[in-house]
Amino acid sequence: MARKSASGRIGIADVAVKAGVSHATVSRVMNGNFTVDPDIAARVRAAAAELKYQPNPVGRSLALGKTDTIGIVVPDLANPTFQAILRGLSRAAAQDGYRVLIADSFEVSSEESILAGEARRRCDGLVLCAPRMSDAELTEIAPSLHPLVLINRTTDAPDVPSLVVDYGHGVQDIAGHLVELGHTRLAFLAGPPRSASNEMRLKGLEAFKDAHPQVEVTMLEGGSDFDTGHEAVDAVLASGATGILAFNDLVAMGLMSGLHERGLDVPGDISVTGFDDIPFARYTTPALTTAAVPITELGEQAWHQLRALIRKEGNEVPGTRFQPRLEVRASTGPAKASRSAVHG
Amino acid sequence: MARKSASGRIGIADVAVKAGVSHATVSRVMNGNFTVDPDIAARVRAAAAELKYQPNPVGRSLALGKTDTIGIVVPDLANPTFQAILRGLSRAAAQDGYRVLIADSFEVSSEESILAGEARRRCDGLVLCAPRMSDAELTEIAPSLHPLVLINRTTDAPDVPSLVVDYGHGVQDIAGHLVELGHTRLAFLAGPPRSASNEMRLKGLEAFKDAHPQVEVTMLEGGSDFDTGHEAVDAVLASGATGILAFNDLVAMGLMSGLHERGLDVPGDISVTGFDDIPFARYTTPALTTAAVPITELGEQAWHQLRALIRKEGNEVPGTRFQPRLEVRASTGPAKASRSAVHG
DNA sequence: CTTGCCTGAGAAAGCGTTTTCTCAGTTCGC
DNA sequence: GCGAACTGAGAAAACGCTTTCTCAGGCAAG
Repeated sequence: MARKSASGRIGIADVAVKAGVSHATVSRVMNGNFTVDPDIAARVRAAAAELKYQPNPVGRSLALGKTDTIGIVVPDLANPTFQAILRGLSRAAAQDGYRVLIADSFEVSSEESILAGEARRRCDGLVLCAPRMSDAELTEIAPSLHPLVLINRTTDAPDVPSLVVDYGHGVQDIAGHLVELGHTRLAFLAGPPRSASNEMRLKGLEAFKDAHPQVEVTMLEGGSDFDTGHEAVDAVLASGATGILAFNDLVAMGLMSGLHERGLDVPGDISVTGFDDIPFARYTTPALTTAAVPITELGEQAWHQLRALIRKEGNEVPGTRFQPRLEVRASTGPAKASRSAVHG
Repeated sequence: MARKSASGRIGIADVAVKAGVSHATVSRVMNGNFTVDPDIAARVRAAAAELKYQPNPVGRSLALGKTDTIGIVVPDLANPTFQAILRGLSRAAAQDGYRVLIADSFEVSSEESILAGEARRRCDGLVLCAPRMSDAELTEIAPSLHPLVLINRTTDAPDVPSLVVDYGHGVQDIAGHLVELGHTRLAFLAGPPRSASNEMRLKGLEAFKDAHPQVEVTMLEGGSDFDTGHEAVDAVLASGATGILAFNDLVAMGLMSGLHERGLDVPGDISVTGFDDIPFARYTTPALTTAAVPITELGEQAWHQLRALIRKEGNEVPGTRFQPRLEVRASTGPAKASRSAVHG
């Protein structure tokens, strides 16, 4: 008959009276505390089952000081990269009985730190993806966010593990691949100017240029989505480059689409590369050569690092660096006589 | 100097002593209750600011009986459709100060109802995407999940709005489009057998067959992802159909990729259609003809319905039906002399 | 048979808020 | 000038749970 206390839902008190014991005993039984008489325990369990009693997590959280929930702040849920991180994180956390609360900042980085704070207070820990937040701001708020794990950027604040993809290395692998195919004029279709991962790519390219002085590398302004790539067609053609490194797969796909509309052949006329190896990359036409980032695994690792922090395992987890793996597909091919050569 | 109470974080008590008032007064000030003297209010606010006090949401939730959080249960976070729903939901909810907790059931439908219950207890309401759950189970758990909004399926349980995409109508639009192009032999690459949205498509196709007796429609087994489409190439070719309706865009992309590998031309040899119009659909080669589902808007609507329920607005919201819009692109074209005709 | 230890369960004190209840101090009306 | 209505803030209860504290009763040892 599920009598209900003052509030709507049935609580521990209802089970207690039904079983003829105190709240405390019910709690003990529900939590597997074995200092309770087996007969009484059975009675309590029966009562709980009959009333379909389920402990109220909010009350539990308050008493226990933990929510069994972690938060993740992402700048854009529409971005496949963050979707994949979320997926990996959620899956790994679920395995340990944790749920994930999402906070999408919709690219307005001014809100990010408030959002992060709010999310953190409701959770036991936080994963922060905030590529555009300034270092100063990050350092400032990091302590109040602990336990905190950073994605794709680092900080001086102590006890904040970082999981970063080695974009610099990846971009060099790609450039190297293009050069091996005979390309001598490359162009980099850059990402958002203040993005941390864009910085890393630029550094990698600098290193590459130093090592390959004979290769010309043009820098082009860009962004991080389809449209960016699509709109960049003119700039790309104007550069005279035959090997294009797009900021990521999305940009590369947009670019290929634009080149296709112009009647140009990829990779016959121009080779195009992406970055990330999102699930769709292998299904483009031609299939996209890219640097595969184990991004779901990164989400999973984020949970492991966070878990260590939550459990206060003093493992001094220093964070992890992920190496992209060059994934050669059909969008890159031998350079034909470079257009400038034809032209000259 | 942020003195801290017993626990680590600073709480309302710290602010109270610093401002020389009671907890109650601090609470009143923080919640904008104007029955407090302006001078005292200012003093409290100053103290709060200096201590960087932020109310503990868990305590608040317990006292208020609400969490300002909603949950969403999805069968697979890797599926672009659910990603888009999540995005729309999260964005709309955020606008009203609500966060979203995600629960991924990873396609194990046996866990779905437990997962839903757990999520619901931590939240003020729930959005449920459970295409494979049996009607019986759904009806059984629905009352305990209220406020509840259903995606792409309905239930007899009262006060449960449903947002459903009219897949039946959409599939008929697509089939009609193919017939207009001269195709007389179609094939439907079905989705997961027990999926509710697959059922709707099948019903739509039945209606279509009744209306177009001269058109032959072959049913093929399938699934819901890339690989399904890719593996279906043989079956598709064996069917002799020239117009293929894939379960969704993912399957269509897999199929196109497979056809391409076989050296077949789309749409020259075979026309292929998808469903959903995921963001990538326009960037395939050829761009995919599909039925566009306003899926992000659906997520947004889900919030509006849920909000009405949470606020107990007796609007008797009956749910909403979304009409897909035929999006003709380059993957469909005129039927060439049907292969059976050539053959005969 | 008494003392002391141990087991097990109830009473009560938190956890951090909000909100009702209560009451001291004012102000107003007559 | 005195009682009533009102204002504003503190005390305390409530939210639903966990956990410490306390204590009654059972048992073994002396």
